[in-house]
Amino acid sequence: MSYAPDHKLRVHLEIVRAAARLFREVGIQGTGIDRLMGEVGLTRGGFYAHFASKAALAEEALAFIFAESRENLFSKGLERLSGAAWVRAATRRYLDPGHAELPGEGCAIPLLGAEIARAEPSVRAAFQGEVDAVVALIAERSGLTRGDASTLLGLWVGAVTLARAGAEPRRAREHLEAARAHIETTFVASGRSPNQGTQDGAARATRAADAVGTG
Amino acid sequence: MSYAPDHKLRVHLEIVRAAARLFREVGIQGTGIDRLMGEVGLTRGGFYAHFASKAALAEEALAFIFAESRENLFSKGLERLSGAAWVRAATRRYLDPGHAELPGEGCAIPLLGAEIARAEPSVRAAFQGEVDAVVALIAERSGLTRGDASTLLGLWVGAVTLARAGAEPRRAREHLEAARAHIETTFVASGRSPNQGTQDGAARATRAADAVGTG
DNA sequence: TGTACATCAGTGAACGCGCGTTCACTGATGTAC
DNA sequence: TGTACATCAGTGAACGCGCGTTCACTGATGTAC
Repeated sequence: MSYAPDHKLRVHLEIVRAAARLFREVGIQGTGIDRLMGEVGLTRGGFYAHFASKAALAEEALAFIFAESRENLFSKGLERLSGAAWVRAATRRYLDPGHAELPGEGCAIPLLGAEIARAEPSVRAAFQGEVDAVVALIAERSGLTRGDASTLLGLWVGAVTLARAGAEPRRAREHLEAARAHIETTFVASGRSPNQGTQDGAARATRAADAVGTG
Repeated sequence: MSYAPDHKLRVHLEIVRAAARLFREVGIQGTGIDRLMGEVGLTRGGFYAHFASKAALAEEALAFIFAESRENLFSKGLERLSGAAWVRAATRRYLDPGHAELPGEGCAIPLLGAEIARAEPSVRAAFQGEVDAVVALIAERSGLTRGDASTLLGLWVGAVTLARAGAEPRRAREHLEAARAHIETTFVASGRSPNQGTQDGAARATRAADAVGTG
């Protein structure tokens, strides 16, 4: 079997994509190489032609998932928003019930954070780097301080974690709606930034965004 | 071997206690019956004289962990606080760096939430019940609405999840401190409750607590 | 007081299974001659 | 144009291991007689 020049690359990406979904659905520990390779129509032995180990795959899959999340949060209709208008739109997207209900496509932090905190150092380092990058991007786009950006991300992560705690969709929506309302009140609608009372970039940005309709 | 009348009960509790620690340290999936029983000085076979299955143990261990958390949040020096004074004190305790650094003794929600969301229905139901109970207790003690209580718990959970994302203690403290500052500003110090602008029980309670020193 | 027996928490070998990883091998294609 | 060979992504059996669970058994004690 000789293949098209981009064949291996395409298969490699298919494995990463399948891993990104499975890891989130059943956990990294819960995803076996056998099943993973089966999902892309191959057998277990071929895995090691693509990755040195499962941990190496985990690092690639994490990068893939975070790239997807960055797209969801900063592109796909949100690319022209900034300041509080972006905060509002990104919050609605992150706290959408569909996000909590489709773990296979969701943010890695609430789904894999705990597992990765127990994983080997290389995986943890990759994860920390991605989280730091997301906080920095949120701060940049929203005009919030790094601290407030971290709080905002934490609010998202915590609300989705609580929403997934049970089987009752109504309870889930209550958690998500409560966080959304809180963020609208403290990060979006108030005349000042919630923290310190001296950082009002977000609020200013909000008013500007509301005025022009895009941020 | 015939034993003291409370012997089996004591061993049972020892197993639950060890499981509560191990589950949080290495995950439920990551905790083997063999190792667990070894930690209490017994062998694997004896496990099934105490529990019908690992899932049954998980339910008991969850109850144990949440009981411990309720103690940490509502007793152990906080029993006489209520309203915003309690919010401030409980927040400082939950967001203490030591909490993030000692997973074996921490809150179950950030550590086991994702794993339990993938577990069997009986375990998920037990978890949801515990989370609902915590939200209700927070609302009762703080004077916040159920929604704001959920938001507060979500903030705690999210901040600790982010704090555990990396290996750098300084980063961890930044996440925790940011959330703490946000909560102090929005849930504790403001003259009104953050949400809706009509629920100001917490703020009133704060001032009362500050006046008498205990809440 | 002494003996036989019931109790039952705990033992440890064994069950079938899936794990991550290794490795000798396959076989369709592109290239060399 | 036809044949021999190199390539290499993928195969699948096998490695040692740990998993959750079962079960025939142990053996120190309390009880019955």
